[in-house]
Amino acid sequence: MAQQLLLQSLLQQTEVCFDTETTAIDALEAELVGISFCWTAHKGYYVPFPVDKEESTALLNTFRPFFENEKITKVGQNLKYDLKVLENYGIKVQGALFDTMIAHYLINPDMRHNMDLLSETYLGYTPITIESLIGKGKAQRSMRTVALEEVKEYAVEDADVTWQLKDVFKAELPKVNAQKVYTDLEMPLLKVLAAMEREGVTLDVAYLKEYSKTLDAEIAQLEATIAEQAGTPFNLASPKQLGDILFEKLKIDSKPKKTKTGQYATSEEVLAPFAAKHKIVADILEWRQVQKLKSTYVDALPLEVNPRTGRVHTTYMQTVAATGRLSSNNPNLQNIPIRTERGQRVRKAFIARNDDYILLSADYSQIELRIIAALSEEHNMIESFLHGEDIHRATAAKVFNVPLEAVTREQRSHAKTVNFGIIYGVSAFGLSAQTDLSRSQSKELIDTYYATYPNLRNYIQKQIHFAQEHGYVETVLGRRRYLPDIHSRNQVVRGAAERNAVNAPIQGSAADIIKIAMIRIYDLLQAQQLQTRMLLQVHDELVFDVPKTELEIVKPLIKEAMESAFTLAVPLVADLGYREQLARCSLKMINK
DNA sequence: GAAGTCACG
DNA sequence: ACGTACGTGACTTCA
Repeated sequence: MAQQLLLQSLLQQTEVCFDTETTAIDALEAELVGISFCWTAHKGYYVPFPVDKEESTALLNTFRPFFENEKITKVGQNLKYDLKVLENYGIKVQGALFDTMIAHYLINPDMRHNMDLLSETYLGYTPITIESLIGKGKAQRSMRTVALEEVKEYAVEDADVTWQLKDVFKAELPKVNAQKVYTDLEMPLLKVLAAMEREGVTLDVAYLKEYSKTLDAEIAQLEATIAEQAGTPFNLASPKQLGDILFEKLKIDSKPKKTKTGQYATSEEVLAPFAAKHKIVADILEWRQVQKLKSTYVDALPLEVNPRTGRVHTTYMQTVAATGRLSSNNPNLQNIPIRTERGQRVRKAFIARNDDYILLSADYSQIELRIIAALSEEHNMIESFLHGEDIHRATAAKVFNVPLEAVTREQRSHAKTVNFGIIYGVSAFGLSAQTDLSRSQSKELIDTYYATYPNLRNYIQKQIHFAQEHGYVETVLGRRRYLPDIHSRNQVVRGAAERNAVNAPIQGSAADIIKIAMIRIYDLLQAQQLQTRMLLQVHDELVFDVPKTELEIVKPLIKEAMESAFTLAVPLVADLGYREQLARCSLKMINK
């Protein structure tokens, strides 16, 4: 009956902090051990949950009126986790959210946001650590094994600390102009991400197992020929051993580059120039590529398939990237190979949920260049976008002063490199490292580039001055990144801050825009009760699982939502694509 | 746990 | 003369 009294109190609040204690870090696997509540500083309640799932569900159901109450703001630290856990029990949290972790991310994105640190920094209080309850590393126990008295203290303290942090950050958010980004962007996005993570994506495990064998054979072949050329077998995966072979034994370079710890540098960037002359180097680079694909994707991804759902569930981190981007981990589904032939084979392992569905990918075309063109008001570049021109070709035509049709592959490639360089904060050194151009040629190219796009140079200077004056730069939605190093006397440190002053608003604005699109698309799919599901976000791309019968409804819906997410002086363009999935039986037949 | 390397946008 | 592209996460070696 105690929980009835607690529920009555909860329902009288407009704002309540809660925190779930569970048996696992993975929310989809986690079972409830308890929930703590707090709505007044220094005071809270703890509800322990039984081991039995049915009993737990019944107990949680008594709190359903609270969790599903639209009028009560739910406060928490990393709420996406708690929302996912509660959904394991059929509870869909409703109402506004206040996540202290995300609030602090907006207040200072470059800092860390774990609760213990926030508590020490903003409340001057060191909370009980989770390690003191369940230990750490291999010896870590389940929260279930901890005595009620101990869990209660720990759990209620966490809710209390979060509640107090909420008061601090609530006052701070408007001061850093983050109220809108917080309320209208990050909090709604949190629910979208929780849904995407729960959905997961189907992986063709049999196909990957088969491909693993192919790669094994390729690796064995390469290892044999490399050992022969080196005159001795060695551990190719050891940069130390590899450096000794290449630079001491074979002496392929008279002045080998060293890493900052004094080892021989053997990265692709360093070795590539020797690949044409020394077959062993080409073989090593190929071995590296195959080994990477096999160990990081082909062999690792099948282990990530959740046995319950049969799908791969990533976790999106909303508070990691200093620019406002998401990141993805466990597993990272934002760096699935694509650039090489072998990489494309890996990507083909991601498939629709069944034969009635299709994977639809929608990506923003050149969103970062469009943003810098619009923000800098660089009319020459804006015009090219308005005319729907290939921007790298258009840049090449202007920079090399030739008609659009006469642009060579090489000219376009160089223009493309400079266009990207501009976004990153280009230097002649950096450009020459990325191209076959010398440093002086690079400098000349950059000078001509700025002459072609004069407002771009002005904009870069303007951003640096803004950072110097205000100590931060901001995106189109006012998301800030603080750059204290902009005043550094160390020119290397200062240079990095200056490049951030240019890059952060570009990368961050693109992140803002795709987040708007995600929220709108999620809402539209829900409002129209469509079966299409958003699965993945890869910075400028969204991937959907679409019933074939919904394709013609969903394609224009997604395209329109992405292109109208934000209005700039240049049009936003989203390109949609999908490939027909070979039925698995026919695939086998083709292989025979 | 740091360093080196490399997958992606 | 110096050291430089922006943002991530995962795997392997090695101390």
